[in-house]
Formats: sequence, C-alpha cells, structure tokens
Amino acid sequence: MGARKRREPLSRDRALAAAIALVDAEGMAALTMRRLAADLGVEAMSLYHHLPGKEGLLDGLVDAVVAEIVAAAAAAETDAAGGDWRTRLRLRFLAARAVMLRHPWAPALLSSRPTIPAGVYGYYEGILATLIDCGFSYRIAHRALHAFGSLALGFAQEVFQPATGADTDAAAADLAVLAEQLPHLAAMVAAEMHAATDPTLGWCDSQTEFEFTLDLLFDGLEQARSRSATRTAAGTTGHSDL
Amino acid sequence: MGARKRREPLSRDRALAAAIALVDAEGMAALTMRRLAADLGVEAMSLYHHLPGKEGLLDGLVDAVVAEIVAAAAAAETDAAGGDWRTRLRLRFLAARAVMLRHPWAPALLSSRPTIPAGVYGYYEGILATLIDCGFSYRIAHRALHAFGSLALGFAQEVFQPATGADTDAAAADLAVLAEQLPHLAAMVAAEMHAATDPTLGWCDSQTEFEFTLDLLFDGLEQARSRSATRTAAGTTGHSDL
DNA sequence: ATGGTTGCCTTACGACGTAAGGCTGATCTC
DNA sequence: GAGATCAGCCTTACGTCGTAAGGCAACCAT
Repeated sequence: MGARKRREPLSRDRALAAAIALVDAEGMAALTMRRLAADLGVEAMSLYHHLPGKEGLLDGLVDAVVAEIVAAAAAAETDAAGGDWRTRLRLRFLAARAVMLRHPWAPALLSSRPTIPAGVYGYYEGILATLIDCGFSYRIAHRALHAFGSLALGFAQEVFQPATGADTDAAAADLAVLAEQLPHLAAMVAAEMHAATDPTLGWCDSQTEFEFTLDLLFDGLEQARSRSATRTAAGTTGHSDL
Repeated sequence: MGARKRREPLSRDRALAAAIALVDAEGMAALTMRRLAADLGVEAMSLYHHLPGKEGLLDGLVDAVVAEIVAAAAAAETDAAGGDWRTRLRLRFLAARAVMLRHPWAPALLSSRPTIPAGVYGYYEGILATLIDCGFSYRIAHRALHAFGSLALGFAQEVFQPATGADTDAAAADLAVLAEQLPHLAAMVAAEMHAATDPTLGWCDSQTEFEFTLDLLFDGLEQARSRSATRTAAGTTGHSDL
C-alpha cells in the first residue's frame, strides 16, 4: 500500500543534477527556473526551498564543475607521480580540459562568475606546490599562475568561436574577397586547412593548439626558473616530497 | 522662434555613442533598450528605427571597440616601424590593452559574441604579416595566434576577478584558515603582497602579469622559429606531439 | 488530537525585448 | 494653397524572465 511514497522529495543535489543535465543537453540559455522546475516535475517556486535563487543555482553548477576538475586532476596527479613539473602540470591541465569538453558551457560560466569558487583555491594550491617543489620562486610561480590563466582550468578561452559548420560555405565564398584584402590570412588558411583532422572543430585543432600554448609557456617558465636559480646555489632541485 | 528645430533626430551613431557612454559609466547590466532610450530622451521602440534590436546594438558596441583597437594598434605600429617582431607585436598588444582599460566591459562582451566582428580580420592580418615577414612559418604563426588568444586584443581574460576591495577584510580573515590548509598559496600571498604598487588592482599588478605572459610566449615562439629554421630533429625541450 | 514543520503550489509584480499599429509634422506634387 | 506621402516617434500589448508573499496539505513529536 505504501507503494507510492509521494515522489522523490526534491533536494539541492537533485536540482543541481537536473540543471547540469539540462545545460549539457540544451545549453545555458535553456536553464530557466521554470524550465528546470518543469524538468523536475515541480513548480518554479519550489526550487527556492532548496536553492538561494538563480545565482545560487549557477554557483552550484560552478562548484560541481570545479569538483569534477579537482577529482580528475587528482587522478592525473597520481599517474604522474615522480614526473617533472612539466608533465605533472601538463597531465593536470589536460585532465581539466577533458572535463571542460564534457561541459562546453563551463568556460563561459566560470569566467562570468563574480566570486571565486571555493574549490579552486585547493586546485591552485596543488599547482603551486608542484612549482615550488621544483625550484620556482614565489614570484615566478605567481606569474606562472596568471600566465596559465584559463589553461590551468582546462580551457583556452578562445575569444571567438570557430565557424559552427552551417556557414562553412559562406566562409568559403568569402575566401576570394579575403585573398585580396587579407593576403596573409588567406595564405595561412590555405596552408593550414588541409591539415584538418577533426572536422567538428573546423580547421583549427583545439587540442593541438592547447598543448602548443602549454609548451610555449612551459618553455618560457623553464628558462625563467633556471635564470633565477643560477642566482642561488643550485643544490635543491630534487626535493620530490610534498 | 525658429530656435528649437525639434531635436537632434536620433541616428545609429548617436544611439551607439550613448550606449558606450552608458556602459562605460554603469556597466553592461545597465544597458537596456528602455534605459538607453531614456538617456536619449526617447521611447524604447524608437531605437528600433535605427538599430536591429538588442543584438544589433551589442554588435555595434563590439564594432566600435574593435575599431578603436585597430586605430590604436595602427598608431603603435608606425611608432615601431623597423623594430623586431617582438617589439612590434608588443606595442600593438599594449595599445589594444589601453583601449580595454578604457572599456572594462569590452572583454566579457567580446568573448560572449557569437560572431566574429568584421574588423578583427584586418587586425589579425596585420599581426600575421609581422610574423610571416619575420620568418615564421604559417604553421607556427597560426599556433601563435591561438596562443596569444585574448592577449592580442589587449586583455588577459582573467578567469576570476580579483577581490573588489569590499571583501578585503574578509580575505584577510581567511588568511589564517588559508595558511593551514593551503600553505603554498598562503606563503605566496605573503611573499607577493608587499610588492603591491597599485592598490586598485589588488596585490596582482595586471600590467606586469600581462607583459610577463607576453614575454613568455615571445620567448617560446622565438625558440620555435629558430628550431624550425634550422630543421633539426630533436631539441632539448622535447615537444611531444602526443 | 494538536500544533509545528516541511514541501510544494498559486498568485502576482516588476523587469526585460519587441511585434503591431497610431499619431505628427515635414516635404513633395499639382 | 490643398492634398498625398513618408520618416520619426509614441502607445499599447504580449510573452518571457526572476522572485516576493502567502496558502494548503501531509508529516512529525508531543
């Protein structure tokens, strides 16, 4: 007789899970209090018993993504135990990137938030620990964190989206005009386009660009580190324990 | 009697100028069709005779900012005539950054737009021309453009805003907790905080970070250029392609 | 039973962007 | 001049959003 115990009583976690599912499927614009409530079989105002408004909901999404990143990065870190700082950070960032690829809305949401999610402090602490252990000064480590920017969280924050496929023909038609007024750009597109391996990403392979930029920064930081290390006695590079 | 010839008849340019003034003064959130119309002494719907809706208005703002960047960068380029590629790009990017500092809302707007503003093609063409002229391959130049990312347009796209001053005391109170659970982060803050010169930016000096990141990328690109010029198979800084 | 608490709903308000159509005064044609 | 045309601005209204305020029904401990 107690077969139907009303319904699952709607909790913060259930609401957040539904929100993530909704946003993964239909994008940020679809995330509406009314819509989310409808997906949960509930009226909009009921959400306010579990979430402090829309902003609180977005904060919840951010926290969830950050938690996912932290977990992925921690797993990557154990895989990389004993490696040098480059491969350790590299694996960390690539793990974070894998999370971002699962949640394409996350980058824009992350960088639109006015407050820093609590979880990222711990995440940055781990990166910083790696740098300091490997002989970086606080000065350079600090600047490295800024230089990494969004790469540390797994996304490149492209300023402009690549063409979304539908206007590929239009882009091709523009190429003729492009070639006249923008010769270098046209030549570059022509030279690089054949190398496109993943058509979903257009002719720019984001993964390659991501790793290339990472290596550029790593190379530069390595130089900066050895430059500042020569100033002191070069004895304590090994120091592998946390 | 003929003194008042009705009023200035409201044009696209007048609307755009008012919109920029409004957004400069009160931020993006204040930019509303009704509010903008009110600032112009007009009703909301009147704007639709000169602008194709809100999206068109935002496109207009973006175009205006891009035009400002292009102009500033062109002026910088003439100053740098004859310099090497690093200083030429450096001056370009710093000129763009000066524009962004005048319009703090621009970065978020730029990266939220779904289409690429027409003006940036010309802007990238100029950067590309500099790179190609100085011996970069299209391959590396292409990746360089991606690596620069938002830096080329003058902003670092910090993922999270620095503390806005009001919660500085709260941040200080958190430092005790921070020191226990996040020792490296606490130590870095302690080590770096004394160096704060510009209190408006908190203890992170954005200008310094901006230029440091630029130099990191330039250093790395310089290596990549000479590496590809000599065509040697292996470098000491193994640059794995995965 | 009873009174409180929890969980959800109903109604309503003030934003927002914008579709549809009306009024007004300047300019043009005869 | 008189009437027609038309651009420029306004009025009204609709559907969306987030959310404040309060109601009702089922549960719980007493």
